[in-house]
Amino acid sequence: MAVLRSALDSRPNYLEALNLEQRRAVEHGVTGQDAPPGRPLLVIAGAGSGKTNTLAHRVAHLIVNGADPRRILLMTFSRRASAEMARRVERICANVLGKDAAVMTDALTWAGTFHGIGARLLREYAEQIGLNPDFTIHDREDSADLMNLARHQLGFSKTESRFPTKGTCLSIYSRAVNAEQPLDEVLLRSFPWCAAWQAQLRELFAAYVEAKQAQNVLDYDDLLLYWAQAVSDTVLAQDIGSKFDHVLVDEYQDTNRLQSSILLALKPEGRGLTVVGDDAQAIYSFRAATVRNILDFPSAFTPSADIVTLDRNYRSTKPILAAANGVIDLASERFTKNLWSERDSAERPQLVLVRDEAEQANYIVERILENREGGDLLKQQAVLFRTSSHSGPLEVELTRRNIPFVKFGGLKFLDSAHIKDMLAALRFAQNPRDRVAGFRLMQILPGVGPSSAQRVLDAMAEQADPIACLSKMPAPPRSGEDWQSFVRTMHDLGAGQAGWPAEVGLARQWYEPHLDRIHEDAITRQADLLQLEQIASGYPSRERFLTELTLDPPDATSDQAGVPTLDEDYLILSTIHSAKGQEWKSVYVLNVVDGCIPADLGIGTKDDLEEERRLLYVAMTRARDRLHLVTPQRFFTHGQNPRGDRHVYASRTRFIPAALLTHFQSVVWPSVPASAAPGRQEVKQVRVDVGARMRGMWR
DNA sequence: TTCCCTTGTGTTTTT
DNA sequence: CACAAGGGAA
Repeated sequence: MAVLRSALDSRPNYLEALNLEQRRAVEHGVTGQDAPPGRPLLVIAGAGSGKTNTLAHRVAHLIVNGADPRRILLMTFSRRASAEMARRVERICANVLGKDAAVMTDALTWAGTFHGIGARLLREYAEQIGLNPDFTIHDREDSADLMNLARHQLGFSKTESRFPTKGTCLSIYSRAVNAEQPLDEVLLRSFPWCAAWQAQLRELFAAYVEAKQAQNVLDYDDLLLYWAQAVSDTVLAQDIGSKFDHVLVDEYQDTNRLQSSILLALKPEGRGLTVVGDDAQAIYSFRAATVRNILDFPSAFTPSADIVTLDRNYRSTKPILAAANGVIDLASERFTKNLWSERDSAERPQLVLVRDEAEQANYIVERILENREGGDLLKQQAVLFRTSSHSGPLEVELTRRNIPFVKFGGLKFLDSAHIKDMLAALRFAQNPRDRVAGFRLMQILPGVGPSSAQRVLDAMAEQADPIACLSKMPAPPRSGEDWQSFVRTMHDLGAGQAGWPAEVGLARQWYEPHLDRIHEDAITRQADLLQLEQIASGYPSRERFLTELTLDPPDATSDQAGVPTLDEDYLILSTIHSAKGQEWKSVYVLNVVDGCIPADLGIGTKDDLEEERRLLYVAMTRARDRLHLVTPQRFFTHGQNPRGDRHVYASRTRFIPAALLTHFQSVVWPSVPASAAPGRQEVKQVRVDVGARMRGMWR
């Protein structure tokens, strides 16, 4: 610590750039060198109020004042956010401590998501809670598949009236777990159309839980649930809690009951506890997140936690903020104050009326190119939308015009069948009791269907050494040589002879012939497999690879093969959910119409509707300088031939009623009146476009 | 038992 | 359109 002390004397005052409130948040409870952690702190941080920066400064300030970075637990909403936080902490520390900073911040080892930290702690404490530390983790699809297996086994797929689908069953189960709510209440409040199945669902969930345990797999919810169960034991709670002097949680408005109970069990007195959030940006209640966590936080302690509010917005111009405030002002319940900004601008946000989604795409492309001419990189512009599929027509247009883009949210690299097949092979090698992996793999083989796979897996489940059992099993009829090569590959992978990451190549060699047989477009898919191999080589072991890929899947897809390299310029497309915490110079929001925002599925209850309103608020507050809300008048309906004309008319979102229109500049696009501009059909009648030919001569 | 084809239904957002 | 479930041929 001597290094630190001498550095302190000559430190640049890194706190000076902060405003008074930010500074209070940073310095709260930090009384000096090696002082004990202070009282609990709640920071209410509005959009663009420098929240990330403030939290990073707080962490840096703790470290500079002698806190041991290995004993700081920093929980963020996503891995991306935690990487960004670590980067900023390091930069601040580097200013103060010079070269030694890297050593300190590399030691910030307990930074990650609740789920990621949970997985790590559970492996460490596995023996003490009767868990096999070699567990593998199911993502949502795997969990749904396992739920489906149980659903079939119990005969619920053949009921008179239709039983809820696997996905719905999993959602119900997940909500009960995460909200810490009994099943009947969950059904009544969130899934009323499934209430009649309560008894069967209970039976199904019991079977699902047993299956997970027999197979040594955990789902996402288990990472929190087991952690919460572990710390409900006072001895374990003390043990785990005492590993950390400081616990900081970002995006606290989007945590659920289970997460808050973990937090309170770790730090019952609240010493060293800091949570940061903004109730106006709560958008994850579908995942059982509850704003009560923020509201109840202060009074969970005696004396109650201190509160600091950051309401100065540094991001957006005044007109943008005025419009966003106008939207959120209409919320039925508000706890935080409106934001204010000092960034003047004459430009109001634009509310753009276009004919349909094709025109919407044209409008956006035109504005984006115009901005780029004006010096804004594509990367400084983003297109946001409620639902991943909303960007479809735009993606087509961007591809046609050769504008590179990266899309966040929606379908993932990992969701494609061939990638899941490969991962199943690796996961089955890691954990041969994982039936979802085995079931999937075996059915890849020709001549092997559900019942053969089931029979083999049943036999394997009985044995102490499942892989040895697999080798001895008679091959299912008509599977022939393919069965032998499967068994051999699994045996070799399980024995770990090839080593990591070479064994990914081994799995690929086994899989490629099947890929060619199953998929028409095997060539493009092969490129993905190579990319997966590339990704795998970045991880130290199979276990780490599987765990981290499941908890933090690469979240972007793009029009090019693979994600563009960092120095390239590309446009950002993102769901509003995935845009959380980010900002861009120009923001375009698609489909700001009733039925999209709010989604027509999201207007069931009043609470659902309020969340949709906050969603629009989050989208609007991402913009720094320019904001465009686009409203197509009509939408072509799906499920008709490409030339079909069936469409529905949409109207402006109910979240921007007439009274708020003064905050916007209303634009009709294209701007030329219909009578003066040639319509599409008239263009066809122009025989020779002389002007275009003349221009073409000089290109 | 597997596999392919038909018919009917529901359908966001993510760790 | 994408998925679940059932029918029928190999």
